[in-house]
Amino acid sequence: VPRNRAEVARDEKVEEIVKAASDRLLDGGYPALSVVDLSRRLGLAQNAIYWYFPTKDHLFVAAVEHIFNEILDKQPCQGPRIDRVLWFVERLSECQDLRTTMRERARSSEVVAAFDRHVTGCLRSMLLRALSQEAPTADVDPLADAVMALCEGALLRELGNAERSDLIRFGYERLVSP
Amino acid sequence: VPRNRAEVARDEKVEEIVKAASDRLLDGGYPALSVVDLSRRLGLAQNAIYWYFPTKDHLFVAAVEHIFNEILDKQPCQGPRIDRVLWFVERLSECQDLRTTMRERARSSEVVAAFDRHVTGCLRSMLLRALSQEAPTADVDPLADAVMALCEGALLRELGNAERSDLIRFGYERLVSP
DNA sequence: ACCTGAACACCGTTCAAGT
DNA sequence: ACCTGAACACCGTTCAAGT
Repeated sequence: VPRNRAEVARDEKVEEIVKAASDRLLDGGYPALSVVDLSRRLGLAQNAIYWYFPTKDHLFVAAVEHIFNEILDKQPCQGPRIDRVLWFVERLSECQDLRTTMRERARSSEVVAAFDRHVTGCLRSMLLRALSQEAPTADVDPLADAVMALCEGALLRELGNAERSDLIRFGYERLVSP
Repeated sequence: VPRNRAEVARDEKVEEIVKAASDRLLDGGYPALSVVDLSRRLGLAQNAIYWYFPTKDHLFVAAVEHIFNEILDKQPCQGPRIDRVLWFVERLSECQDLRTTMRERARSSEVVAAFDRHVTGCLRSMLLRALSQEAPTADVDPLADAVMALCEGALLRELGNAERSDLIRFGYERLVSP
């Protein structure tokens, strides 16, 4: 006898699934996000989720979107430009683990690939805001791309906070000097 | 009746497995590297590989090592320093797909994490050679880290060859400037 | 529209058993 | 030392069936 939840709004049920999925994702990464396991946790049959999400990667994207919403909407703080860049790197580092997973999944899943491009775009324009705020620089686009590459590359290394800041300060100062 | 291959040298059998594994890896990435599938292709029982490799990730590391051997041993070409940097980026881009997989696997597997650190070290010293060749620069270490971050970050973006070269030229020239 | 039961074709890994 | 057969505990996904 199927549970009758037809009276519950679809949005609420979707959100319940997405919330649980993002919890699992934050807890143990992609391996912890199992469609079968998640269904059991929600008290559903192991295939119930497929009514709402066509593939696991669609669910994955929804969960990551849910997690990233607060991060990507943040407005850059005030202060000198180097501080705003370091603030941006902090936002980047919050995304780092999940973006590593996204990059790998994007190779086999077009949904993830598209969402990865979208996230990258959001982060890029976040950096653009941080760079051009208060002191608009001419031709800021190539600069933004270079700083973005520097920051993303720095986050790939397993560095301490101090080492990472030093690396970014070093690179940033030279990148902006005309 | 088990196939009797006790007379064959262990090294040869290991290499046969590693060769087949790296072929699968190059063909379809990590998803194509299945222990079970690989064993069948080699005409072995599905668990035979576990005699040589304790886990799938150990096999993965051996296969990637096999693939990277030629790439990491290459000596930088002659020419102006910017060309040697772009040459280095080409070597990096040859590793790129597998390094994406390695980064994801490194999160759950210490063997992969250790090998990832090793590869990063090799690449870093490859860049160091390219940077300091013919014209040794004082204090080249922080410069190398910044250029490395720039290059690795640039490779994360899905850019055309021309765009990527432009980005790296732009960043490199400013990083080395003063 | 929503959900279940049952199945399919896979995995990585373990272990006792054989030569 | 080397390999197999058989099993374990998982996966993601599909499909017919029920309400």
